[in-house]
Amino acid sequence: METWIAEVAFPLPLDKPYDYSVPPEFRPRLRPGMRVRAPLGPRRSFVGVVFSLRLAAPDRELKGIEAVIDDEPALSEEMLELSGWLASRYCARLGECLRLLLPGVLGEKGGFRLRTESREAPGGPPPAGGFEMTPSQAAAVESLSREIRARAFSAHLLFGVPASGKTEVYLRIIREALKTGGQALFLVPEISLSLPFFEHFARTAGGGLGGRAAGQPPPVALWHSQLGARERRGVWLGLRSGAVRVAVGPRSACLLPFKDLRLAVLDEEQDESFKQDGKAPYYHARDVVLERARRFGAVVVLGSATPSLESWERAEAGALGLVRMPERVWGGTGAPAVRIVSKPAAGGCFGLELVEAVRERLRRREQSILLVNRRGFSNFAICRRCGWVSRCPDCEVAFIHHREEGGFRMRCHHCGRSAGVPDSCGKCGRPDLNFSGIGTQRVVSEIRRLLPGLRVLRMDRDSVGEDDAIHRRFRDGEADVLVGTKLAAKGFHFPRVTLVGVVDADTLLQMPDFRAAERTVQFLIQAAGRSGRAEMPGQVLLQTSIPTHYAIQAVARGDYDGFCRRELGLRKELRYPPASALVRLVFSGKTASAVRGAAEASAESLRKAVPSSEVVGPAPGILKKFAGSFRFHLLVKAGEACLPEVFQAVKALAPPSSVRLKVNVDPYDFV
DNA sequence: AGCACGCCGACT
DNA sequence: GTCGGCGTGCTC
Repeated sequence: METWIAEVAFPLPLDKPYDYSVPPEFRPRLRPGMRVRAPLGPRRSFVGVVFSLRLAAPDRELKGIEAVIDDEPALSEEMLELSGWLASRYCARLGECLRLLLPGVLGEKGGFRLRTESREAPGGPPPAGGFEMTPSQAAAVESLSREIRARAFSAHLLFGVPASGKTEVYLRIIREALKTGGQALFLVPEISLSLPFFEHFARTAGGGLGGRAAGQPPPVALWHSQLGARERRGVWLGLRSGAVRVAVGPRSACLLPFKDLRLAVLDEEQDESFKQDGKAPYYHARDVVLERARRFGAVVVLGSATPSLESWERAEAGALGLVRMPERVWGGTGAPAVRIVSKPAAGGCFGLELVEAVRERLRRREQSILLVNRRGFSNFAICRRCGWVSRCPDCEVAFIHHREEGGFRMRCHHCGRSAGVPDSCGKCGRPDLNFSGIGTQRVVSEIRRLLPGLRVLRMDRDSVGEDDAIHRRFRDGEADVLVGTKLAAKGFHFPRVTLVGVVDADTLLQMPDFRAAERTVQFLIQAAGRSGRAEMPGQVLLQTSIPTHYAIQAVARGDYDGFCRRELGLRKELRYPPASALVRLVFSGKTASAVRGAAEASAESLRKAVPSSEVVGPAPGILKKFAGSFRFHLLVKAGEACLPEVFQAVKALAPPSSVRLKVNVDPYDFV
């Protein structure tokens, strides 16, 4: 007996949709993309989304749909396909991917109607206009606009040196995309940059557009984690209906329900916050945007002064269009001079040249930024005799030495746990502990000692909440020196800064991560970009003990392309991305032996199932223990073309149920 | 995700 | 002897 059957997926960690019978009274109005309420398990029911409808004879008794919630599909066909694509691209469960696309705030009461009134975001005055662009800006706008007008998928790397004026290019091409009548997406890194950008856009993006009442800019919506439920709903529905024309936001904004996307821009495309590594699905906004643009026939622009090696390689290979902007907009001062200087022989943070450079800025009433890669005072406590290191008992990672209100403490940078400072070795008992190594707190205390009267501010993760205030005070000249971690190097514009000193360029470089060199070069070039942005020439000093390292040399020469060529060669040799795809499997559980056993067995079956891949491990993670669980991980290196095989093999793994398995495709996080 | 069913410690 | 801990399995 044939009946109508609906495939319904739930926003739960389930890997496929389930079949339900459709009661005849629902059949006429029910369509894919609509939300329904359906029974699941013995005594519960959930809201799910209809993926398909078919007329067939069920091979068993099916439960029936209880209620239809929407009058119009809440998710477009594109969004339904996107959830399936996410699941297969990231080896994730369909339900988890669906949950990503369905904001909880959509609510169940009203149901979704296409005609829903959406509150439009406030517009602003039209742009100042008449802006003189550099020749390369003009050329970039011209060629990208041509692509946008072609109304077909294409993707481009906008490779512009720091201060080459990428923002102006973004604004103009977004305006171009809006002229075609469609929507635009502007993705920004997570760190506090989105608000000023949003204000800028609201003010300028709307000018000179047809199709709306004169002088009325198109709604530009900010998508933000701190948005209230009401605003979220408004933005979501507004994009779905087409009333909202531009969405600005961090990573998760790439999952918004566009009706007619014409342009997606990723600013600072190498920024790692575009990869979700915290919880499944572990998606990358860059991949998602490229995939969606392909379906919409939209244009993707990846902007950066220091592109990810992934994008650099694709541009090199012709898979991404390449648009270069080699000159600074403010001309005059040119790129800052980068000099490599040596670290002090023993102990201290400052070599002679760096101290003198800071003193010189103080004399000239200019400002300096000093960058350090570690917060806290000094490194971990290590025994000079036997090498014992004081570790967090929960995470088994080294404690970091901090100065706090009541004196010195040891702190775990993973879980925040603190402990007293040991006065002797925990293994051999000798009172011969070494606290060398450099943290932001120590740099502050040392520069104050070296240059009495110097006004110093510090910005790192221990100063969260005060970031804006610190930023404002430094800009207003309340301090001569800003000491900070890379948080302090992020995209800010301080006109009076003419010196950026990197106190220890080596620490990032020596991280046990295949991206360490790439990150270091990106960070140093970013940092250099902070110096001399206005009319005063800037200088960058890098303190290092390995001045001949290719990454340091590339920064000194300002040769990012040279660095990428060399780095890509190394990645090919070692089969790391982008030369190979990487899949990380993390096994965790309460019994160390069971976890290790599962990881070992899995490694073996993966090696057998996909012989062309390379399986590294099992190895204990950097966090051997976390929240009471033991952890082991495996890395699978495989050709991009072999990923389906790898995923199939991964899904066939059957670790004991006491062992949990997480699968992260293209991971950035190896903790 | 949640909820039911399953086997081991401290209670009337 | 049982009440209940949460580890494990299942949801069309």
